[in-house]
Amino acid sequence: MDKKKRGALEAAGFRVGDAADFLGLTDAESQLVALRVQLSRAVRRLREEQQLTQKQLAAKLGSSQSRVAKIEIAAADVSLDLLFRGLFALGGGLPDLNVRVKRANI
Amino acid sequence: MDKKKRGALEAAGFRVGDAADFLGLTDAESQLVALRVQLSRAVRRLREEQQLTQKQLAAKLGSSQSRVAKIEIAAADVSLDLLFRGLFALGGGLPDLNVRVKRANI
DNA sequence: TTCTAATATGTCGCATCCGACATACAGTGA
DNA sequence: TCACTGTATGTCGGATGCGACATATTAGAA
Repeated sequence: MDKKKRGALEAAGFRVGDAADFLGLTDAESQLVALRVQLSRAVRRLREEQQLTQKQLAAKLGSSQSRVAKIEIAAADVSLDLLFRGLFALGGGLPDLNVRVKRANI
Repeated sequence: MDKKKRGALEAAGFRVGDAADFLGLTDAESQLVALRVQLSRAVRRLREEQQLTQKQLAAKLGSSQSRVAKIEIAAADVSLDLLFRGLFALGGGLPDLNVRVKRANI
């Protein structure tokens, strides 16, 4: 959202923010959520690049297809531990995260 | 360990490796351990830079002093989730990891 | 030394996360 | 249409991680 549009909305009485704002997350909480999402995307991207099915990745991980599906949507019952295990199992690392940089403006 | 020393040991019948090798960790498992250690060091470093006690950091985290102590030694019963929460609570991020680069030679 | 603050270690009961499994859904080719 | 492959969703019992608390150890100041 650019400044102009935001300004227009606020002039019309709307309060404008992002999802974290809406949910009342602290900065630290937002960072944690962002990290989870980055991880889930990296896993999906790397898996698809390597032409693996979720089932095949599950085998590498010693887990099940359904867990991999949950990893890739960053489901609530998937921990950072499991997300990172997925990343590393695909040969990924920290450089595979943070592909998309947060924009300066809303 | 330089190549010369390693060569001498191997010539004498020793097998030479690192801790991960000794423990029989896969690459992915080693990466996970390395990440945990990097996180624990980053938390301690940032906390000390900010002149906070473990108790004070615990308050920020909504946790207890003993948990913070365990974070900082990457104790086995501390998850990546808690390690990252510690990092983020101190205003840290991914750039605060990986300060020390893995050496090319053993 | 004694007192005190900071950190470390151990344990508890409860909550969350795990793999496993069943099953539903989506896409594709016969 | 049916059959098949890949992905998504929901649930289970057992394992692991959590905050809390007690207590030990360390370090420094009086």
